[in-house]
Amino acid sequence: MELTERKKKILRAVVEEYINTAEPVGSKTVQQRAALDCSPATIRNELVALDKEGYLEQPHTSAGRVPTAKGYRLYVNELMRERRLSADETEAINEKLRGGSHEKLMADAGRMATELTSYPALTVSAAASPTVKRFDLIYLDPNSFIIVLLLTGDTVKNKLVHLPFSFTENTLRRLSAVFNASFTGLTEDKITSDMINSAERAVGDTMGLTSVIAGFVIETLTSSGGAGASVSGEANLLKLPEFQDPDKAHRLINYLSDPHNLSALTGTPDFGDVKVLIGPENAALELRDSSVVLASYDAGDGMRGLIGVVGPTRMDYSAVAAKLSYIAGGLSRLLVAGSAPPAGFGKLMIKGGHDDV
Amino acid sequence: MELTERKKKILRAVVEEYINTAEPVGSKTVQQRAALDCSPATIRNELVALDKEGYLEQPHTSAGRVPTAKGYRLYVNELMRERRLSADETEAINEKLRGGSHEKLMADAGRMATELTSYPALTVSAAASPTVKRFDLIYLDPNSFIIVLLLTGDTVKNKLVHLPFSFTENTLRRLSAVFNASFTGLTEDKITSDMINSAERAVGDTMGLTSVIAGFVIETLTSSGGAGASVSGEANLLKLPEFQDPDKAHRLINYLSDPHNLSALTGTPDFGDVKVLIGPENAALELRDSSVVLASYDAGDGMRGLIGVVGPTRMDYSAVAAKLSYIAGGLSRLLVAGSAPPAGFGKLMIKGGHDDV
DNA sequence: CTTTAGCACTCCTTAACTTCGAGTGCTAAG
DNA sequence: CTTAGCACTCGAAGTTAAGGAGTGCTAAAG
Repeated sequence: MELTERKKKILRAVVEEYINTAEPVGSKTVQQRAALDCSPATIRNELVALDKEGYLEQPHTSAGRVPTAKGYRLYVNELMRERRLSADETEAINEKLRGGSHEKLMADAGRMATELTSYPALTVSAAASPTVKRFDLIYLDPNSFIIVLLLTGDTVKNKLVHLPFSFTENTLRRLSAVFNASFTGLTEDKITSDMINSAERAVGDTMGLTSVIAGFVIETLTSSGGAGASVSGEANLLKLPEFQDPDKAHRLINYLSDPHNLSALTGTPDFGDVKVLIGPENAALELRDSSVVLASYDAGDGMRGLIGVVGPTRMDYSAVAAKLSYIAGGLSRLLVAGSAPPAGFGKLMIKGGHDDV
Repeated sequence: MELTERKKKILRAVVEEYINTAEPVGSKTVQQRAALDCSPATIRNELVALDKEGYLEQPHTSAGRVPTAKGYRLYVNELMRERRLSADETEAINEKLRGGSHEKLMADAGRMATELTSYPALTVSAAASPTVKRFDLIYLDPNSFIIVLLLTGDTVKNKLVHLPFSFTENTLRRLSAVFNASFTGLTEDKITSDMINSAERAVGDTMGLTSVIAGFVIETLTSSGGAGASVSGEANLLKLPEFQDPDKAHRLINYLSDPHNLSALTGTPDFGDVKVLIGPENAALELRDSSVVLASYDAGDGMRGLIGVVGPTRMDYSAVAAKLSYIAGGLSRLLVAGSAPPAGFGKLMIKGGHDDV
């Protein structure tokens, strides 16, 4: 059943007022805020109706109204006015987001999101099963070499290997050729022991070099798969009135500090650009009385990432959504185009003294 | 002036009791705990003396005593009994700390420290101005290549570069040779524009490739220099009675979340194995009523690292010190020997299905 | 049928006051 | 120097009272 125009206005007023003050909203305040030409008594009648329909609730009899999850949901879906970013804001974002590796960009974007919303920000780089695009072994000395893997998404991974026995540069070259031939383009689950054994035979490797390298490949593919989740700005929660109880804050911060939990958020379906999960809509118990706003971005090469914030259900959804959306857009642009010349190109400067990072 | 034996016993009893309970300690409790054969009244007299000498203080008249920073200091320097780790504890640490890159080890060690002490842990990899040991360029296609730097400390850094114009594999080979010849073994501040210009001339590079590469070298050296500080387990603070005030907790967590602040701790002088900074002994205002315990480890190649925890001044210093010291020792062993065969060597296993990280 | 003024009522918040008890400092005797 | 005894202090916790914002209901007016 569709709400009347007036009820919508009232609901919007309650939500927006509550977002600002974190205090239950009374009929008189609504009247002022919504600029309706009817008396508080009339509004009270409407409030009772909204209450019955489940959009609002009272912390206790004789207190003002507070939006329920259902109320916020309606607000987000229909009532919220689109928020435009100010020039200052977009500029600040553009300023901060200037290339670098995917990891660095994610970290910068997270900090940015925290700064702009003053809520903890989380970043997750989604698990589009990566494969190795290219494979190199750099010979250092008879006992050590570096493995360099170029993955889809243009991520480069490396590892320095020391071994207790020696080998020749030539062996490495052969290994490199074999791996490039047979291990590129495969997701982790496609790599079998048979393949490794036959590679071993092909090189004539009797020392187990092949398995060391294959081990690193597998480790890298699995870890870059589910990986890349982090949070920043958790401390901001403590300033919010809803987290004055240290125990409550502790539970949430603790939950957020486990990357495993963050990755789980990737699972939630993605409708369009920005996704809003309000209170009990969250699967995780720890998030049940908080809200999560997520924006996804394209990281190129079929990879997706997520940037979002966690805050109280009382959250300025439209502002947060706008900011995250803009940041996500920026990330997509930087990562998917990718071919922007690296910073410092052509205008290299050498710093005189030593200065801070 | 040296304290009498009895006063020392009493001070120790007060400190240890306060560490356990976080409540001011009264004369009666001391009597029981220190197993002294004198009456509470006698102990009261002694407490007054210790109070006058600045080792103890009262939150208010007619409350028990609480150690001052001076009291803790004496306790740590002279009164504390050495704490041995249990077999379970050493085993847990050995279990968790098993190779990997320096970064991964640091992260593991930090998590370990948090887990064992239930205080936030911090890790700092100290800034022994790194240099490039070796230099490689991997040609991918006419517009892109990978830079691979092997730094002192056996850290490997890389970057994928896309350029808007093309170059040949041969050019890269020449560049690589020039950089290996002239940029290895130099700290960041030794690299001048002149050097870059002459390198450019030596290769006959007219496209600015040289400066792109030099830019990455400089960026890497500066960032690996001051870098590598992180915290884990901040949320644990919230469980402590001294951080029930969200504001207080917020200030500290916020302070810790800036890596810059952590790096500053490296500056403090290092006496021996473990370093204890009690309350006001800390330079930073935000740490003035907390304590920091730091253990340093040798990361090989002249690099040092720090692992530590932050907690209330009321902290079980001997247990914390023992744990950190053991972890630091483990890190040194793993990093300085370095040549342990990589995990999975010889006994490579392929996992059947897909499982979580 | 909707709107509105009036009014009794609910229930949270705050502050002031009480009680309770752990712990003290002091005194005087052992 | 030690110790028992005792009055005193002061925070913690509980109780009560006042204040006030906001409600729901009723009844009259539009």
